[in-house]
Amino acid sequence: ELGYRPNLVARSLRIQKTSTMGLVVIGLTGWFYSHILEGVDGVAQANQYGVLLACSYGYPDKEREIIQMLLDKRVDGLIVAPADPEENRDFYEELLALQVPVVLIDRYIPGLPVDFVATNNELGGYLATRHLLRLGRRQIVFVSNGSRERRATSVIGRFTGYQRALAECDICETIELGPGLPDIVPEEEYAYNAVSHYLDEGGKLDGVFAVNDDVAYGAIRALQARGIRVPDDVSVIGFDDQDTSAFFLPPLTTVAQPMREIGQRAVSLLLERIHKGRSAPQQQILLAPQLVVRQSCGAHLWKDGQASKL
Amino acid sequence: ELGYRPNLVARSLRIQKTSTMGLVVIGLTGWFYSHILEGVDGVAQANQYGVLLACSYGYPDKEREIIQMLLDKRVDGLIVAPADPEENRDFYEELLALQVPVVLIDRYIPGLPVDFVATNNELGGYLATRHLLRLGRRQIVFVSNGSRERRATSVIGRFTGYQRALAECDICETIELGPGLPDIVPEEEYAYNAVSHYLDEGGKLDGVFAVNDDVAYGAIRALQARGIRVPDDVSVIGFDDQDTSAFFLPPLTTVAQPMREIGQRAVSLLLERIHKGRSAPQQQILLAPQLVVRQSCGAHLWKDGQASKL
DNA sequence: TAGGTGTGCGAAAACGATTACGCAAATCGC
DNA sequence: GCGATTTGCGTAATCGTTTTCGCACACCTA
Repeated sequence: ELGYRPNLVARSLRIQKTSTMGLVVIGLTGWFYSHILEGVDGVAQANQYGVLLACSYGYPDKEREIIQMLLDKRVDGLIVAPADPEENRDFYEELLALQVPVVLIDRYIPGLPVDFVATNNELGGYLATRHLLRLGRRQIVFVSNGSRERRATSVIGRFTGYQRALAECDICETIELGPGLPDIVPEEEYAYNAVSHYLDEGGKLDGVFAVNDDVAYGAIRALQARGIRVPDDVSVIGFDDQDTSAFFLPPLTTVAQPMREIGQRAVSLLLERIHKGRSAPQQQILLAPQLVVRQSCGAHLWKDGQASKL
Repeated sequence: ELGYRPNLVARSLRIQKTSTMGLVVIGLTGWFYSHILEGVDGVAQANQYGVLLACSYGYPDKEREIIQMLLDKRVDGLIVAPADPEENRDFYEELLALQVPVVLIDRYIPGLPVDFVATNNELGGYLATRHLLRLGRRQIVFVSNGSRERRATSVIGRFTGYQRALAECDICETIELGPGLPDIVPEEEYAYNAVSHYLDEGGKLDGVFAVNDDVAYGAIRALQARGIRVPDDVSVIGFDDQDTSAFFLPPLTTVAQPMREIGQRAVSLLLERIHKGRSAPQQQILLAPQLVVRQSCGAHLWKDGQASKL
């Protein structure tokens, strides 16, 4: 061997394939997308694919710009977590018409015939809320993580699940904390403010369903700051199951989602779509979330079987 | 406009530039690299550069493989957090000899004449330990996050700073928790085990310098599980300043590092190197860490000025 | 041995841009 | 108005592969 290495740029030009996929996400810093990334990277590497990463920071126009750039670089396909469910709808329709292989993750665009993989958020929201309900909680509030995020189908799904569980107990009133407050990073702080504000206005509650674990942390501290005990006085449940949550005080009950698997399945799906073209039927994969019970809801204090009787 | 878009692959082939940089990191899931990523992405986007991301998962051979792949794809330059300070030394020397623009981040390879940007970890370790010392702690242990990570120059730097601070108080004995234990993810658990093990063996301590915040969480819970109060009985300080740390119980004192800036500076440096070639002098940028005092060390209990008298 | 088939290798076209070049036209100066 | 310079535009070469094609040579069979 004389150390010859083929020039993949030239090859790409010739065969019209780059062995590269574009990955566009909303943010890089959260627990969720970090793990997605690892899943994507793993399967991509295994298939000798490169991953061109770019972040939209939640801006639909930046998202379009990024995708255009990726397309100019002639990626073979795209994995994207769309910033908004509506804003770029026609843009994506064009993309599909142009036969660009695309798979959406985490968030979808209603009615768009496109491959998609995410957690079953509706089920997750239902499971979380039902857990609270079974523990006897009846005034359960939903805490989100900012008004912009609130439009995401993942958040909407969790909220819908929350509603359904409530409805099963003939509770029609839903209470949502957060809307109207200025969007703040970090999310813990946003949640802290949302809960504090609600309490200061005389709001009542005995359960909290937080849209993610970080939000749960903020909510719990806000409660505690007012002398409200968790889980004695109010139960709180999160979403995501960050590693940290097991070491939080109280250890956080939450619903885990298989993030790495989302990333992996997304790549597999994309690769399939790239090879089979438009012919294969669309696949909408919803992965099952899992309730992980720790101590922030109080279930651990119950005698065996007592909870399930409710 | 007829919707014409130039084919960047063809252009790349012609002008021998891809406007793409390779980014290889050890892991994607941690707080640290997530933020690095955002910094890199931001500046790269601003300069119309693409980012080809790949993760070495800490394996030096995978790292070489990845870099080879990126080079085959003809990236204009490389930003890499090397998995090991020695293993790939000759590999990197070859790379430099081949005039490949490279900038190392977070971890360096001793003696290698290459651009580099990271936090001043030695200073960070010194600051952290001195804080503990000023609070009157004298039996301060160092808790790391796994035997493989322990070789990283970033960790070594923190340890060296810890040593220096100790030496200033004429303490020569350093105590390190962790080595010998099986590497476990998550890090919180590893730290929990390390501290538990030490305590079970009859080890004494009144201060903990954790190599990062996650490790601090695990350490604190291990302490508390044995009835040891934080910060009353022992002070613990972390590293990184994750958003969550402010909401931990007790709120974690820690040393913050400018992660996003590391990513940003790395890209700027790389771009500079790409344009100026080998001519420009190497730059080794060390960013200043910052002590953020919360409650896990007990400094907040002191009267004003009392601490500084020590 | 002749005809057909298979193998192998070198030459050439293609991918889609950039860029250097040459020639024609237009502008300028005297 | 004429020579000289500038401008503009179309043609061709280049980047490094892949791929097709044709041709020569070897091999097999009748």
